[in-house]
Amino acid sequence: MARVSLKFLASELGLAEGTVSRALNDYPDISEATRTRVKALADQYDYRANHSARRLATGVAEAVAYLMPPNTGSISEPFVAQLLTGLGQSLATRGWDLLVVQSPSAEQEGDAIRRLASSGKVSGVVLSRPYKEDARIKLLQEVGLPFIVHGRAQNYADYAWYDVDSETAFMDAVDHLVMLGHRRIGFIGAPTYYNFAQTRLDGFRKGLMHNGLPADEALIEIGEIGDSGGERAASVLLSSAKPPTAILCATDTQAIGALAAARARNLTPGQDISIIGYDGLDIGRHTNPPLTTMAQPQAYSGRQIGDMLLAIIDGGSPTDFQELRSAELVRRLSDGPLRPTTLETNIFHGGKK
Amino acid sequence: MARVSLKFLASELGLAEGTVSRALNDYPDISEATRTRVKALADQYDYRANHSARRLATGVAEAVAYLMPPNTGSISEPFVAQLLTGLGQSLATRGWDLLVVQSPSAEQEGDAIRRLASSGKVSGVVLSRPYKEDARIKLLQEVGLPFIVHGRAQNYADYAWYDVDSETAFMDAVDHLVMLGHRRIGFIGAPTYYNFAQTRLDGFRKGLMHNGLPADEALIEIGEIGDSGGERAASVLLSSAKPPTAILCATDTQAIGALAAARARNLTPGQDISIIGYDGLDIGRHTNPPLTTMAQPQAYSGRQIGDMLLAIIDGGSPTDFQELRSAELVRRLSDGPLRPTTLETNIFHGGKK
DNA sequence: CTTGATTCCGAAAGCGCTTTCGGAATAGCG
DNA sequence: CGCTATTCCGAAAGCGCTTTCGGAATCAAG
Repeated sequence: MARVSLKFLASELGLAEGTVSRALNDYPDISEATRTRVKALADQYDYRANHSARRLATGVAEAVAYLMPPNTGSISEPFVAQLLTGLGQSLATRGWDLLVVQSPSAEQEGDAIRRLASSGKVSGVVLSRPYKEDARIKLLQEVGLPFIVHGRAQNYADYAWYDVDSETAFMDAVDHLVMLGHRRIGFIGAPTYYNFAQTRLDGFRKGLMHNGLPADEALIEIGEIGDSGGERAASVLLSSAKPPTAILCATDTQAIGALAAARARNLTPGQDISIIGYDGLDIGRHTNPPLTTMAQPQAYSGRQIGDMLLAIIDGGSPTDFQELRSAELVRRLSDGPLRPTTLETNIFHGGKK
Repeated sequence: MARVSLKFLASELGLAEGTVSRALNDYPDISEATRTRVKALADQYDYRANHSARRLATGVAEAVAYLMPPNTGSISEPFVAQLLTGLGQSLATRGWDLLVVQSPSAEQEGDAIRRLASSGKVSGVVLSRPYKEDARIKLLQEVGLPFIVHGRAQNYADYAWYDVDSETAFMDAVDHLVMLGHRRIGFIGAPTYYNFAQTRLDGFRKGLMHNGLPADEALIEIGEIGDSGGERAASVLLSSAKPPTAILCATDTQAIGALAAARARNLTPGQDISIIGYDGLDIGRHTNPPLTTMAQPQAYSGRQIGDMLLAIIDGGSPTDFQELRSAELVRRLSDGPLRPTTLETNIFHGGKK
């Protein structure tokens, strides 16, 4: 179990260290015979090159960092484990390492990135959930560290990203709701410094416009990510003078909170009010009622993101790696046709067609 | 932004590399004057020692690995992100790195560990959710890599661990249910090669015994971790000739599935049947009905585990770091007093007191 | 002023690996 | 059989840092 060194193997084989190294790394100037001889012995001793030495000599880190979104923990980050799993699988194909780095606060993320860059610990970075204007992206570009963004910032022309087209998803969701007869559609959003929040809000607005519906700002409520944020926002919306008959939520966790807020008002989601989330969280199958949601295809996203990053590190042009997937509405039980029971709906009903 | 080296700093300062290094590392044989001079310049250039070189020279990895449980992903691993966050915070106090490693399959975890050990990439490891007989623990001990287990294996005398006393929690839960009048209490467990699954089952049995209740094996159903496993197991239990009036589940996710199974049979959890989970997942607040659960104090567990591991790496004796926390029953709405409505319950009612 | 103890720094030897370079041995060719 | 290509390997120079060792300079003490 003791760590075996190249030197040991070399002396054991009666070869020079350099020769052993080249044999192990499949250099063409090593005869097939000695190559197999070397590899056999290496296997036997379960030899594993000391990573630090190797990195030092080659200058390539053979590792990639995942920047953990700040304020992680709690219900709001179910995707992290999945993403890491996928990333790890991708990196494993080369034997690379996956580092998880976080900074104590959002303000210090720049320092964390700078440190990563100047220490040479990693050859690439993946960044999740970018802000609208994301200084981290600029910084990453400045320091020249290859990276890929999981999501997009407002400006997404000149770097690599993997994202889901939530704008279209929200437009479609509005269509869906309109088709069900809804006219007063509310929106629970996340803080719009997150670009995804802005995107979804934009999609919502476009959907309204597309259906010839007025953009009523009173129907838009921004809350924190997470269930309590959604719950609070829904409470505001539902207790307004003209409450919406349907609500689109920027995240599933907010939608779950909204469900609770509706039930607390004796409204049965899916009947008295429609509530739709976004993310496609599994847990939505077990909420009360099961949550209709726009599901993003996240099963292999980690894997995919990892592969893309690797390709960039290999010298690929970042702009060649921009992938937009689309979300899909999975209907469960939290949405339904408008019921012409309330005053407002009747008014709007009357106005229709 | 270019990476600055020791050599550069040295030449800039007119000092030897070694001197600069010692100044940076607070060696006592460097005068205060040059020390501050050196540090000032280092700051100015945002100097960061090349990690690989440093590791190579010192022989200490300054990094720790988290062994991702196999088959991660999906709803069943909400704790991973939280744990990683805590671990990261702990390691950050020293500037150490956190590696996430996984193996393609459970069988290959041994290889992964061996690789970790022989490559010298990390100075310690944290292992989650051990099996009853866990070869990984033995291996870790053999290769002499410091480690801490998040959970315990059957034998837990000679290594460090951090665990929650789920056995007692389940005993208490049985007491609780008995106090509510239940006599036919079912148990949905996880595969008992996981030690936590065995522990919880043991707790359940002891609780039964403690209350003078018979141990009816027909009331015990083992299913996969996760909601669908719980759903299936609950279906079996509920469709038996003498279904239980209350069910304890080994995990919250299973309990959530059980809730669904009950509702599918038109049973209202909390009224017609009591269902209690274990973990204290936030999401339980939003299930239908909100899930009563035994909550483990996981807020700072990652932090704590990290600190313990660090202490062991520093030379502490692993057996000095064994910490057992206790879980707490948080009542929501999925449990309730026995309702004497069904035949079975009446029988048992009659038999009581 | 000499001597021994301190203080402070330079020099140099690695850590374990990769990679370039050159040369010995072998092969190919006329 | 002599000469130029090839094939294959040894030697050595780093990669960027740490750490030991010794020595010059400074200090206190006699």
